[in-house]
Amino acid sequence: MAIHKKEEFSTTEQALAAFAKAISHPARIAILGVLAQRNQCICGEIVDVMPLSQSTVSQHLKELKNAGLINGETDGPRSCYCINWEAFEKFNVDFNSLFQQLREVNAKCC
Amino acid sequence: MAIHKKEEFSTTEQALAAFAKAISHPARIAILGVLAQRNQCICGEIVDVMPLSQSTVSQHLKELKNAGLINGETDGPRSCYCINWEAFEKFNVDFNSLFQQLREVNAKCC
DNA sequence: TCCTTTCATCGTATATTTGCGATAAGCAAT
DNA sequence: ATTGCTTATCGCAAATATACGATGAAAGGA
Repeated sequence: MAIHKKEEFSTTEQALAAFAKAISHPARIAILGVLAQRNQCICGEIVDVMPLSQSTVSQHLKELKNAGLINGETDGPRSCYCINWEAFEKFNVDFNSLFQQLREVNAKCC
Repeated sequence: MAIHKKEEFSTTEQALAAFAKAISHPARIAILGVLAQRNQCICGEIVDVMPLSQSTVSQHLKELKNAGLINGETDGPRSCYCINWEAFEKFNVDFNSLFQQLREVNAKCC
């Protein structure tokens, strides 16, 4: 394809898409579920409950952190992660402002 | 990587991830925005307001349809598409059941 | 000092996504 | 029948994503 055209869309569209991409893999959904249940936890606990290798889990954590969905700080030899709830709130607001306003107005059309 | 491990996660996690993947591209967010504004419209109208070729738009529409986010029926030489609001409602429910329950319980941790 | 534990990163292999031009398929009107 | 319009699909090229083993890095304890 040579050239990606993502930058030709609005910043809101790009931000929504970036958030969605961050949660577009079951492993990352599962990681977020674990973090939501325990409020926070270290990397090793996540690896234990996941059918993936340590390096793969670490990569998924990195992507979630890059997307701003989780916070993390390395604490000696351990790394502690937790969910960034503000980011989820922002996603909900943007998502709803795009779609929810029209939700009951529209009947099925085709 | 050789083997994908998506099937090792729960069906809810897979469904959420599949929905997120469908909206993980700005072009598809933009297409959904156009459909939400006009309630329904034909493929050509979408191509007109999009910085992408007809074949690329058609491919994005196909992915949205495969994911169940839009309905479409070909109507003579035209194709009419509209948003499947039930799918969005289901996504909202699943998404909130995963995360919203804990939203105000948790303070920032790290 | 050396070992152990914990986690991140590098390198690599494979799969999937993205994008477009070209072509086909379907229908309406001439 | 032929032409024109609209949309889907095919085939290709390039970029990204997914996954893992191996290797580093950082800190604590023997």
